[in-house]
Amino acid sequence: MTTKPIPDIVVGRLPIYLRALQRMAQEGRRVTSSQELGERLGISAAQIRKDLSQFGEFGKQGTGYNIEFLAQQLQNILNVDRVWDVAVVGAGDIGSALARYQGLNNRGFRVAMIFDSDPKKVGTKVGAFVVKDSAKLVPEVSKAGIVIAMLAVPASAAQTVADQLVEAGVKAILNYAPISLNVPQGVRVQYIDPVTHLQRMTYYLDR
Amino acid sequence: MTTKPIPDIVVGRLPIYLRALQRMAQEGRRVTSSQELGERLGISAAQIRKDLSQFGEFGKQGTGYNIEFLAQQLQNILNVDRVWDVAVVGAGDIGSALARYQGLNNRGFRVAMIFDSDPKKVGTKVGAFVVKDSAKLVPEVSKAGIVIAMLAVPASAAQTVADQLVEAGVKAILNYAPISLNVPQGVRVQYIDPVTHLQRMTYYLDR
DNA sequence: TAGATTGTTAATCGATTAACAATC
DNA sequence: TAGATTGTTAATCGATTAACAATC
Repeated sequence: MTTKPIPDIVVGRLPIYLRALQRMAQEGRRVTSSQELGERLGISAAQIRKDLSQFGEFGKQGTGYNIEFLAQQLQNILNVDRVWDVAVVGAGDIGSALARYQGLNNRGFRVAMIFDSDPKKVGTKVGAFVVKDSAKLVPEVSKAGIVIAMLAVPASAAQTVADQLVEAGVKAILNYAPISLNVPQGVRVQYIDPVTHLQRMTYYLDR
Repeated sequence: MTTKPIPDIVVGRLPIYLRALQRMAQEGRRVTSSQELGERLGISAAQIRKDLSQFGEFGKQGTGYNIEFLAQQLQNILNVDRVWDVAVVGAGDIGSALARYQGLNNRGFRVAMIFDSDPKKVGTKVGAFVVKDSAKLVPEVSKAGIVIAMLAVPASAAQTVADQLVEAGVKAILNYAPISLNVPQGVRVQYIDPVTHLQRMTYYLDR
């Protein structure tokens, strides 16, 4: 018997739902509805119900969803009911900001180490971390059993570093370098390039 | 007569094509094909041709696409054949990294000013900029005619600042705060939240 | 010319929405 | 109970892919 896989586009919306739910919980709210959630997020109520129904039945007719319960369920589904260690590669402005970023807290992630190849940076402190030498990346990351990395090196170095991360056993890369990476099957990459986002908006701007 | 609008999902791929073309140009390449481009990007050749054909005929049968020409055309389409001034709001780690980020250069954008509400930060330097007081955001941004902003303030302040940006005439917001924003019709928002990207990947990770 | 690759059409595939019975 | 809202099905809508004539 084959279970049909969940569409990745659905998976991609779950973190958005979770984020909104956690915010609502913080606001002291106890229940919500697909309609209210949809209005906050600009997503149709039907879509939210459909998405959630892929994973189970989390609501009550007439009442809606218990916020804390649904958030808990989403954390389970997304495997963030634990804390993942993350390696940051590149200790420039972006890498340093990531190493200090408090926004990872309570959301399933923690920076565990940061690397740079520049001898002037190796050994210096960035936030709570001492910058390690990129030359040691493969052994250090494998030894720590780290499977998630944030890549914040120049585009020219990104593919080489990505190859090393893969060699070290990393399965998920969040890439801040403005370049598409080639990785083997089984390794996931997500891209963050502010410029592509900006250009997507300037298309609609006049002048 | 009504021309049917280009799907936003197509618009969203154009910056990726442009980025790859500019990289190829930098590598000294002169022509490419939908197939080669697709292999680099993990997108089907048919899709690339279909996307481009929405805007015109840019290739030659048997030969492919002239890289420099196609890049130029995409810059025109995306309105980045000019330089847009961008306002950064928030001078914490992320805002500071953005203000110093060199990756905007030659891609259609330039940071023009940075704001923060913390009196300890106002007046200090971040990269080439003196941090301005957020209290002056609306008049300063309107006066400068700035229509694009990058938002890097805490989630708790993000909606208020977004409202001010809208009031100041901003039409495109790149939001780094982990919260969904409500903005009026005609204003675009793009989101960058590393955690949502990471969670989208941990769904597929075991353990 | 022969080979390659575009631009486009039609077919397929997948995602979203509308609607409503079930039920809290 | 009456009202509200879920979970789900079927219908619609939109996006992707396959295929190929046109042509460089």
